[in-house]
Amino acid sequence: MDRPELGFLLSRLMREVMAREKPILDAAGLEMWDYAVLSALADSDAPTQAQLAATTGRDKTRLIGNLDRLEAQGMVAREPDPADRRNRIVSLTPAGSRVLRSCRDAIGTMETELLADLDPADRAAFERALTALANTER
Amino acid sequence: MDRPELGFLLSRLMREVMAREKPILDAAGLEMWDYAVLSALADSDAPTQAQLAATTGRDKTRLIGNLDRLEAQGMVAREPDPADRRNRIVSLTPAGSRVLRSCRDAIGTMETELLADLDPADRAAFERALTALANTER
DNA sequence: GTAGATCGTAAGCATCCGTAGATGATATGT
DNA sequence: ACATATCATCTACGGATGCTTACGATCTAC
Repeated sequence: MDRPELGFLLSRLMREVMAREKPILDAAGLEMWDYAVLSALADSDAPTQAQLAATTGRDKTRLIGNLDRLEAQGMVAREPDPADRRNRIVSLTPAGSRVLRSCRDAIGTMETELLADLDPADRAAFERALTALANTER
Repeated sequence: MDRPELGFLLSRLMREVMAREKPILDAAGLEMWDYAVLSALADSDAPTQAQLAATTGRDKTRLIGNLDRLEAQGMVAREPDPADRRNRIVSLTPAGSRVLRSCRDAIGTMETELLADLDPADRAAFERALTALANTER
């Protein structure tokens, strides 16, 4: 076999990463998408739901359910945009920030553990290359 | 932001890779799963359907439909195992091998194109690390 | 102020997924 | 011989996905 295919390798690694993330998120009462939404919320400021959907890649009609539950859990607040009252500005509550930080910490240590067996130079190159590739737009 | 999350980076790259693979597979009349099945078939010898399902990660009841279509396209043959006639041995036909090879070639050049912007050393380290990580079993 | 566009929401639809049960052919253990 | 198990197949289910349409509230253009 010449070169193992990127797609297969990625999907296998992806499955492994998600399998390791799942118990962490379960413990926090979050689903994958909830976590993605919280994370996107922490990195951008005062997005509308349409913007949130765009940055997370989540369908905007699907996003609603996630926000409903996150709001019910007190992790997120929806307020009408005073500048344009059609928009709802979604923001992290202190509780939401706390949960997000704890998940990020746990996932961070999980990831360093996963990458621990790599040669240090390879590990750095891997992260560098992956970051560059993930931002590749056709 | 400390370190971008592995899961997010992987999913973004995954989406890009799949988007670039799709037109290639469309042109060959294959779906993603068809390609995965053909590929697994080429790398292992004389598998039963149950084994095929296990190696590809495809649900065995879902696999049936893929095999039906691949068989109708003349890319795959199902024959009863003479040693245990409950089993069906799935094999690539010459036509199947031909289609697979052409897809693999096209996907190979697509991938080198995708990786072309990386520093050569980083690219090699990336492939090495990804291959190692993809074989990580918990 | 009226027409048209935008935003969040709800509801419907087609597709995919894995699971479970039943079936017929076959193999194995006693 | 008989009971049990396995394999491929089919059917039906519940769940999740994204896409489409509709609707009320609101903004913008003219």
